Amino acid sequence: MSNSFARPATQTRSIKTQQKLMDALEALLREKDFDAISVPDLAAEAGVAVGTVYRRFENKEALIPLLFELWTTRSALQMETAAVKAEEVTSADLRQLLRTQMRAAYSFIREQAHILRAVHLQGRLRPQLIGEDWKQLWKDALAGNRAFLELVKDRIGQSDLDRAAEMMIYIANTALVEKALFNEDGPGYVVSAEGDAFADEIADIVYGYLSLGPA
Amino acid sequence: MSNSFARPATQTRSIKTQQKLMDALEALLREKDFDAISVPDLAAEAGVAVGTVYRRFENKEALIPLLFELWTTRSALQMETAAVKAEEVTSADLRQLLRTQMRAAYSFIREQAHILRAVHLQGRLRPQLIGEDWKQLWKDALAGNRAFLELVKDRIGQSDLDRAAEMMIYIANTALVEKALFNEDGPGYVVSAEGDAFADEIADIVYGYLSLGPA
Amino acid sequence: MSNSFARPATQTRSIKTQQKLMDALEALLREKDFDAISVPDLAAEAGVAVGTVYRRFENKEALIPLLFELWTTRSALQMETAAVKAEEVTSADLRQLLRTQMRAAYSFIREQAHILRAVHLQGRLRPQLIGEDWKQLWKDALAGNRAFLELVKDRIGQSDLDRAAEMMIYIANTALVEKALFNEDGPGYVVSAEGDAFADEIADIVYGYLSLGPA
Amino acid sequence: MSNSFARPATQTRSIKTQQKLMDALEALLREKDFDAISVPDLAAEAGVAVGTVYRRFENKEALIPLLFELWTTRSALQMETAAVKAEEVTSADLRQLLRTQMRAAYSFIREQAHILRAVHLQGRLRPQLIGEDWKQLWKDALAGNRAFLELVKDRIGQSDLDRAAEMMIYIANTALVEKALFNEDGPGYVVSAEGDAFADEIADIVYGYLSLGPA
DNA sequence: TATGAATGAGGCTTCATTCAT
DNA sequence: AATGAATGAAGCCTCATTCAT
Repeated sequence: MSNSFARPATQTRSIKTQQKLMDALEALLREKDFDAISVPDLAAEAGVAVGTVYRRFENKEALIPLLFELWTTRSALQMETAAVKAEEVTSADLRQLLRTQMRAAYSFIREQAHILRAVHLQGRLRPQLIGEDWKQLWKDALAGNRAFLELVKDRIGQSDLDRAAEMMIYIANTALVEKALFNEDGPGYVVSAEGDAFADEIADIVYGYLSLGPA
Repeated sequence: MSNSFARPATQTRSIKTQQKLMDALEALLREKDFDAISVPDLAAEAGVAVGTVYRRFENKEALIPLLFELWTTRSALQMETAAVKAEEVTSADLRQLLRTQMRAAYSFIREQAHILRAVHLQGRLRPQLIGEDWKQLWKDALAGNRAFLELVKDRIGQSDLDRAAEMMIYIANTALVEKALFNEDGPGYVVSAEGDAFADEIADIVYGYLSLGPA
Repeated sequence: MSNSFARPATQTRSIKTQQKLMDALEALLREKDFDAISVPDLAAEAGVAVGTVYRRFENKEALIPLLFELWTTRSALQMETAAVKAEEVTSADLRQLLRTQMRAAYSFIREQAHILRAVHLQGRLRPQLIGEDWKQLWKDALAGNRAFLELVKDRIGQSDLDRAAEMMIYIANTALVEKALFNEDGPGYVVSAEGDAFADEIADIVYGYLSLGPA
Repeated sequence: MSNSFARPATQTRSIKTQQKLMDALEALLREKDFDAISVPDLAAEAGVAVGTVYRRFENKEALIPLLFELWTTRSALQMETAAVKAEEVTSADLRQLLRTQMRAAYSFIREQAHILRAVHLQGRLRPQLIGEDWKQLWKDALAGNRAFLELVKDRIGQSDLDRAAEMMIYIANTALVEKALFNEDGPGYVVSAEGDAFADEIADIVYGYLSLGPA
């Protein structure tokens, strides 16, 4: 379990309190950065006392693994929901299929941006806190993608499907996340396309990559 | 000028002090996050008193624009150095050319990772502090890339060169930066390729994208 | 309420702490100026931690309205205590009555000099902090004095009783306060009379003023 | 000499610098409190370097005796200017004469309020710094007033002229100064009369006091 | 002599965490 | 178990004063 710093919540009341705290945290993350949220802030938002937070969590950092868990759970659900069935893959146009997938992924990421932003930043700032759950998530994503590539291998140029699966998730994720999280006004890599058009561009990039033959 | 919060340093001694402080900051950024560096930390590393920091900089935040400037300057220099001459473009193999470029870019980013990490994080956390210099950097990069595409337009599938130039910088940057800054142990999008091999993969992705014809 | 900057103290313990802090402040004000009292000073005197001060008071300035309140409360109590009954006024010698009153007032002011000194100085230095309570105090004092003049109007020369009431409080207060607060060693308007003799002099001045006919 | 902390300024240039600093101080005192004026502030206003201030004055406190001196000098000049000649006293109406005097005094105090405010506050806060010059000023004032009373002794009720002289200066000064320095918006003893009308009221009070016979 | 950069003690304040109620 | 008052280390910053140039 990644939430090794959360105290066991056995009683019904404890579980409710823990839920209230996570809900409060999520609400506050829509407004400000994790580090800018103080424990009193959190307690107030959740409607409990400061001491109660420490009865549930060893310290403030212990919330981070739970955020990761939240993200992991929602991602897994999303992956499941968005998975295409084998028969659809066979019949569909590959480029179009990728676009549909990418739109869904982008939409999901934008909805969960507040969580992902925290996970992103804190994952970088406090790598020791994040547990290993995300590795499983990554493996699942990779496996799903690998299976997908298997279904379309005759229609693509890449021959090393493992490497291609890895690369295409990497490229799509970094591109989508950057845009969804930060590309509104901050500095960085400006791109004019927005929304579905942006997702389509990324899909095309993946499509171009898959189409590529050996060097 | 982006360093509007730095106090003017006219005397030789001031300039030396300011340099000592920036050097100290850069050294500390190799170890820890900007927010984890206290003003006493910085003063100690630079070998000056706390008050001296405040004689040079209005407050701690005033260092951030200078970090941006540092990054901007170094980037501009790198772009100039790495620019390919027109005659080389004409004669070279496009895919190979992209690989060479991407390797240079990746190498540069890895060397400057400590600065870029701070610029990245603080740019997101305090967008109001970063000035507009990066926009010029972006425009220059875009213009250079656009000129490059013009030279090779007969060899690629994309017809909207403006959009393609924008997209290829975006994708290459997000991919390279993510790997260079965070992909060592943190969570995220693992990719097995390392070093030049990784840069080559990204170059291929760009190549694939450029090769692509209309949907 | 003027203590709008004091945090609400609901629990018994909070109230005790707040009382300890106010007592400590009052004790320290007997030794030094408000601005010379640091928050650590105050905390040490009260026997609490620095952070505790900030749990009770928004910041150091928030103590000033409470000082005003203290002064206001004590003044009101004193005014009530010292008020002369109508029948006493009628029968008494006016000049003697004024002396008795002035002695009581001077004695009170000397006892509360440490508070009044802070209120005086800070009221000048930070007028925005003092609330409006003192206006009520002033109105009450004026009304009481006006009523007193009404009772003795046949025995005095002044005909505009409103103006006379205002003026006599003003003159008595500035004179008594100056002497009580500062006239021990500082520069200023030396006066040889001390204690009751001084109060009697001021009473005589008021008496002389009241006796005066039109110019 | 009261300015025992000021370094001797023998050279012409030094004297000019000292004058520039005093002028700058006076200018700044029109805007803010002495304690709110920093040495860099002062140096900037005077157009000299910080170090130069310390070449002229041992420390910041050393300015205070000079402020006293300024006040003393100007007061003495004012007293001289405003002194009434013996023949005028004899012929004039006493009440009217007092009014004229009080108007002049009040007007002077209001013009010099910025200096007097500093002298007042700092005299209270740092009594050890103020030297003894003011005592001479006081003696002169007292002597002048005593001489005046001598001239009108047949027209007043008071028999102890020494005491009366002392008291009338005290009462007039505290009343006028309080109004001139602080009575605009701060807390305190509100009085509706303004300007000359206020000065006249104070003159009347003094007149009433002088008219008074023994208790 | 003048300059202004450098110093560092000390002030105010925050907030993660502890603990008495 | 819940509460919220109390704690105190640690951060940011100011400014009177010193001292190298």
